Amino acid sequence: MKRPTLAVVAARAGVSKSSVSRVINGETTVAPEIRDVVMQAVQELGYVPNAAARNLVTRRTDAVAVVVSDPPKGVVSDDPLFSTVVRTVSRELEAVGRRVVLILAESDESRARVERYVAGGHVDGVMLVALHGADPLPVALARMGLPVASFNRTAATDVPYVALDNAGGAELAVRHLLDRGRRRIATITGPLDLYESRERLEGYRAALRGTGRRSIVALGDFTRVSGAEAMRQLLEDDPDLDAVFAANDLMAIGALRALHQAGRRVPDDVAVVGFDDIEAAAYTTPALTSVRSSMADQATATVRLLLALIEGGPRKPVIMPNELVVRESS
Amino acid sequence: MKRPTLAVVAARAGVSKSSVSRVINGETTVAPEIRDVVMQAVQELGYVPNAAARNLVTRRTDAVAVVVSDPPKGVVSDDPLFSTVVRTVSRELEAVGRRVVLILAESDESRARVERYVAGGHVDGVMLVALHGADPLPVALARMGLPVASFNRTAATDVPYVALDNAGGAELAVRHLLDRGRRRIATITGPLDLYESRERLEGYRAALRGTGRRSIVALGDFTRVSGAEAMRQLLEDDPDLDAVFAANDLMAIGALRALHQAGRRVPDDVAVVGFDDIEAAAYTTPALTSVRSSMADQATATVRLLLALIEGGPRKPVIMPNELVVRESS
DNA sequence: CACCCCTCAGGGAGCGCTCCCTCACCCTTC
DNA sequence: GAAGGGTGAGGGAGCGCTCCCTGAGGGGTG
Repeated sequence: MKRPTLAVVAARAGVSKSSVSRVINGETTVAPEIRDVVMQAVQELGYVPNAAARNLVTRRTDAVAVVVSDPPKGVVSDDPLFSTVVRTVSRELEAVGRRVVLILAESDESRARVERYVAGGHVDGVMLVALHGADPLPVALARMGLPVASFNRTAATDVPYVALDNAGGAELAVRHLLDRGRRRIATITGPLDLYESRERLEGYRAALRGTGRRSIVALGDFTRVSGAEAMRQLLEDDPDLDAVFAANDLMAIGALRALHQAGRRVPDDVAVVGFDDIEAAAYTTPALTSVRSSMADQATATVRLLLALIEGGPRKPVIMPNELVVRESS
Repeated sequence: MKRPTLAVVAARAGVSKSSVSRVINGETTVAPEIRDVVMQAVQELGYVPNAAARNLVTRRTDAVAVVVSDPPKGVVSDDPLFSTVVRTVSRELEAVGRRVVLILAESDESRARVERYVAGGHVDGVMLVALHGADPLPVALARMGLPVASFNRTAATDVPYVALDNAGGAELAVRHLLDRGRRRIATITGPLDLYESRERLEGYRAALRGTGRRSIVALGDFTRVSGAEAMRQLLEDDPDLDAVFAANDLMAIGALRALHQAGRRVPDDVAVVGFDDIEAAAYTTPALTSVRSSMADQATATVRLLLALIEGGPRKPVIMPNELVVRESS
């Protein structure tokens, strides 16, 4: 049960601890015969270096904290974003030999815990997924001196981030609806304390500007339920609308359901376009047209950014491009 | 930048390192006035214990590895299961002050890395989510002597696990279809190298047994795509079928889509029942009837099991109950 | 009043590793 | 042949913490 230590391996191999350490860490200034005899001792004893002891002296952990900061029923927590981001990040870090410590910061208490944890030197860097604009965590973490990269724009302007071209993507969607000859185009926004939501709304407005069409806005909160509700509201307020741009796919899915229940045909009566192009978008009835933003690419870019920061790289934001995926709903 | 150490705090407070350590660790054998003066020094210096140093001597890490072992396009990786499990587990462990080290083991190489990692003493225990029956990881981890709990049944019979009553749930679903007067009830199975799949198929057969109805089986692999494909196959082979029990919701969603494309009305022409009751089940058109298995409860139970094992508890499997959630599709 | 016991603070070894420094040895070079 | 330089192994301090052990002091008991 008791694991062998460096000293045991050294004794077995008949060399010094230093030499074993060199071999273990792949240093090149070791004679081949020493290397071989050490390797064999390592094999025979099933030696695995003790992580804590190594961390203690090197001050590095090869671990990265991925902090998902969001209330329990918040935006990030929703399936597609969460699992795509977490999975991609995990894969990407695994590839460079780093571990992922996943932390859900869903309350002020757990946010405080995160700060203490990070201060405790458990990790070499932090990747932050905090969609809520007013989240205090980015600012707090930025102050700690540890490398921090954010999956999206935050209120902490000194935290390097990766962001989508949200306005551009929304414009793409609305222009597409205009091209299809739609005349009364509404939008369902996300919560307006999020940059994403504001920028997507801005893009919607920009596309409509100069076309003589007025904007019709309903507020959602990025959940399916809110999408359905906003859609019902819109139909009530403006029964003649013939297109909707939802600021994310989940709300678009909710909207599709509300339209179905209201007896409107999609896309014949009302065209629907979403944003994010989550996997489920291809499986709605009818299949959903959406702005493809590739969260996976965004997540990958964030990991790269963080790794670069850990290596002492520059603190430059990254903006990701979008494209429109046209399916049956428009 | 340099963080203060125990010794610095002790010097500041004018007491010994031992006393500071006792205060930090909440031992009760400390005089109140010493406690206060230490607390104040801790506050003033912003002291946070060094994790590596503590781990080194205590041999505990307060961290748990959550290993998701599955090929990249495998079962577990799909959104609902992955995010529900990971999120629930993370919350549950957070609540008891333990950290989650998330590891995706998607290849043999990364599985080997997991073993080395666990051997390195980074974690106090391992929670395993490995749906593939032939996965070698459970066996390997079980050998290491560290507490291991599995989210589901595995080939390693000595690994304590939490499992659903799969057969019972499937029976529930099929009996419900029989009650609705359906006569030709097909099933779409999951991959048959999974216990889940085999047990659900067994339940389907058990429910049909003695009713004079024959079983109609198509193979799927728990993905949406496979569900759609299997459904098309079934319609071709047996155009008169009037009900389908899909072994999970994702395949049920795929089946709904295939039925829609084939011009069959649900539930009028064909009733559909899924398994798992994922969130998306309520948002299909028509909304999906499903066996509610509560992955969240299952995940929670697994965490509890693991924590109990770490405390030296007994290695007893846990079986979770199911219920049927009837919606529009049946 | 002497003795013992109990409580609680301090001293210091030691966890397993890395990395700096020293030193032995060999090859050049004049 | 002696001096200088370079290569690579070994010795050992020290990372920051916990925890065992010692011993001081106070209170209780016969």
